[in-house]
Amino acid sequence: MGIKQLFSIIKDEAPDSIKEGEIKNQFGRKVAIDASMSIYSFLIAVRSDGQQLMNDTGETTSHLMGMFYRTLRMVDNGIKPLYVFDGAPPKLKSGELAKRFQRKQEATEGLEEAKETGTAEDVEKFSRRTVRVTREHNAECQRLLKLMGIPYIIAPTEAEAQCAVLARAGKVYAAASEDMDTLCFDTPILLRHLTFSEQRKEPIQEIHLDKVLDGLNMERKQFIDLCILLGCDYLDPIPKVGPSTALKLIREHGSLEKVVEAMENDPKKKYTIPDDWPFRDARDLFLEPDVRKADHADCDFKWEKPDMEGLVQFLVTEKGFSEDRVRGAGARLEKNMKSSQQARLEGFFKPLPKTDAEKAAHKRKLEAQQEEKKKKQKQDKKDKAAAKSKPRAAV
DNA sequence: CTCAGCCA
DNA sequence: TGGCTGAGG
Repeated sequence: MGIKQLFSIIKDEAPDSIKEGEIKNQFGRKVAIDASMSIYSFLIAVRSDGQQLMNDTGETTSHLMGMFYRTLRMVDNGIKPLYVFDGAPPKLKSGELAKRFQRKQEATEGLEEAKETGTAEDVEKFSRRTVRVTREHNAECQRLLKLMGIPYIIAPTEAEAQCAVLARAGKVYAAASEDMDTLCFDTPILLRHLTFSEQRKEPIQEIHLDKVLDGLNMERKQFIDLCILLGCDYLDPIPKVGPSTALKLIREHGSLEKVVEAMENDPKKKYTIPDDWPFRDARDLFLEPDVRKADHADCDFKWEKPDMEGLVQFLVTEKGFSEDRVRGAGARLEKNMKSSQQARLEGFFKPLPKTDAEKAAHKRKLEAQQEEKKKKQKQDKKDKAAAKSKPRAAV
């Protein structure tokens, strides 16, 4: 899902916008996470012999397993996660949802057939395709987070849009998502691979939107138009338009209105725009999504001590988890809670200069950093100009 | 997906 | 230590 090929475009056109690092660099930071998307991936990935994990009454526990341990691991690394749940889908998305629904039905039929005739792998493949996040999955994860002392919010519509608003307002450092769509919602920073970096040997990517726009030489609106042209969740893609064509078209014409006009007036009819292609609506969803404002009372987030007995009751008594593991995890959670509070009290994150001499030294350091930055920018510009003179996006 | 335990 | 494998529910 998400916007195909956007990452490779950004990598080519705005390499400075991507910083790679380890999870340690994120210590002390708050990050917003799309909860429903996480739950979906847990339901798919947390399995044993191709089946979701279940307690002895047959209730699925994959989502709780995934969320419990992943959250714990982030907290272990000094990260303060904030989960954002999807609300109602926006209207326009209903088309996309209907299509998914249809695929799901087809997959269900395929599953029945596979059970009759196919191999075990076929059955497994089909059962993964039918995965859906239910109201119950969401409710159970919310209950879990409450017991863990981790804050969450239910977005009016799309979680990604809400994550972006919170990041933009400084309530969190960044939105953490694998989905590049989040940039369209105006998050200043997007963190990718936040969790699977430690286990696999992949770095965390920090993508800075301002530098993305600089590198592409585009306004935010043009960037959104580019993303829509690349194929977002809301609209069908235009056949034969891939990343390089999309980029070329937006640079040449400057807006989707002009791109569409040019396509329609093209005597050779090289591109066929789908019949129902409300790109203005899609753009509006990115520009003005239905979100809770960051100064709303719902956005007053607190990271609190876990409720150990509550966790044992829920995960052990009701869901059949191992008591040793749950208590061990709960203890880690509690310990990290304390140490991060301690670090805050000691000014660990923001050591402010106190004496005049320190202030002066601090100022010099900042100036030196600025100077360094300017130099680097100059050099980068030179490099780019030398590499190729790119056509500028029309305004 | 993440953990725990094992082994080089 | 760190990479690998099986279990977790």
